[in-house]
Amino acid sequence: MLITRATEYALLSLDYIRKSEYPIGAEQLSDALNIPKSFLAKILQNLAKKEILISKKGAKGGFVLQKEIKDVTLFDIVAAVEGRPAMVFDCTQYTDTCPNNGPKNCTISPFLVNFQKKIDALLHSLSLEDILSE
Amino acid sequence: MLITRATEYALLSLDYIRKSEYPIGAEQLSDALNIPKSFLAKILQNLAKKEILISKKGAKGGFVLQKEIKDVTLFDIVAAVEGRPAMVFDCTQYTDTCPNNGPKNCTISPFLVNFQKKIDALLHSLSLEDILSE
DNA sequence: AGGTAATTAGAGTAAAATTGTCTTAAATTT
DNA sequence: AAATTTAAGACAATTTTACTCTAATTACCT
Ligand code: SF4
Ligand code: SF4
Repeated sequence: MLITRATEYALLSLDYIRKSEYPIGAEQLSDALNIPKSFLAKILQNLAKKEILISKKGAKGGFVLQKEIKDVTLFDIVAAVEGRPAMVFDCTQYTDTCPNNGPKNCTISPFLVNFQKKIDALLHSLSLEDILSE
Repeated sequence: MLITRATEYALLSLDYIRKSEYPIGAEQLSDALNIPKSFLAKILQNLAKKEILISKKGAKGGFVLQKEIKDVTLFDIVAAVEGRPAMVFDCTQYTDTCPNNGPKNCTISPFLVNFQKKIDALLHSLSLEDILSE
């Protein structure tokens, strides 16, 4: 699963937010889209930290898009929400159980690198504009 | 993570198997590649069920490639090993918690379908030959 | 035919990631 | 100051991944 529930919620939220002139609060979004409030709040926080959303605290606060939708890519959204870029396969987390003791003499490692590049390119090529107008 | 540990083990095994004239047993593979034996056995079983490997029981048995490496795609391997095709995001398993009560009036569903098609095309375009010669 | 080497099948366990909750603090508006 | 709303972090539940074990079956080989 390249896209998780968190990313799904992020995309649905971003679509809702972009249609509003005013900031949208986490609770309002949660009600409108039927997404668990606390979970959604975390997701929105992450989007704000990565400069995709602007967050405004206090009464009448909420979230607003920080960039134009053509300038936000799926790559950025997934990276923000998931806390790390979307990975095809992460060798680095298997250093202690790697059958080949590192990618140096691994027969499939070159492929994995290449494949990752293709996925990255695909994710970079898809802007929020593309996503929400399909 | 589009590729799991099971698929990694499958690819490493397929590379090992294709280099041998004789059938390779699960235990031999497990020793050679340092992969947990029982786990690997399951993976090989799945590859055999999906007609990627031929399995030969009894003494001097083991696994042999069933097709030429150019005729096995990454799509098939992942589907065989994982038990289902690689999915970008599976709406169908969220029927009871879908914020939009089904893809009919979902703003991102069209994109998801489109994105899935691109991933499928990519997975279909990569043969074992491509993978192991990179 | 009998013994052994291997796969097959399926239940079951352990570890890790995802998904979701709660509570408290901080900031902003009115 | 009071009300509203985000921020942060610890925590719990659920699901998926990773892996194990045992028993059964099949085929080779002498
Ligand atoms: S074996 Fe190859 S793919 Fe698997 S972890 Fe080691 S390097 Fe990465
Ligand atoms: S909301 Fe859209 S994407 Fe999320 S589950 Fe329902 S249909 Fe699929």
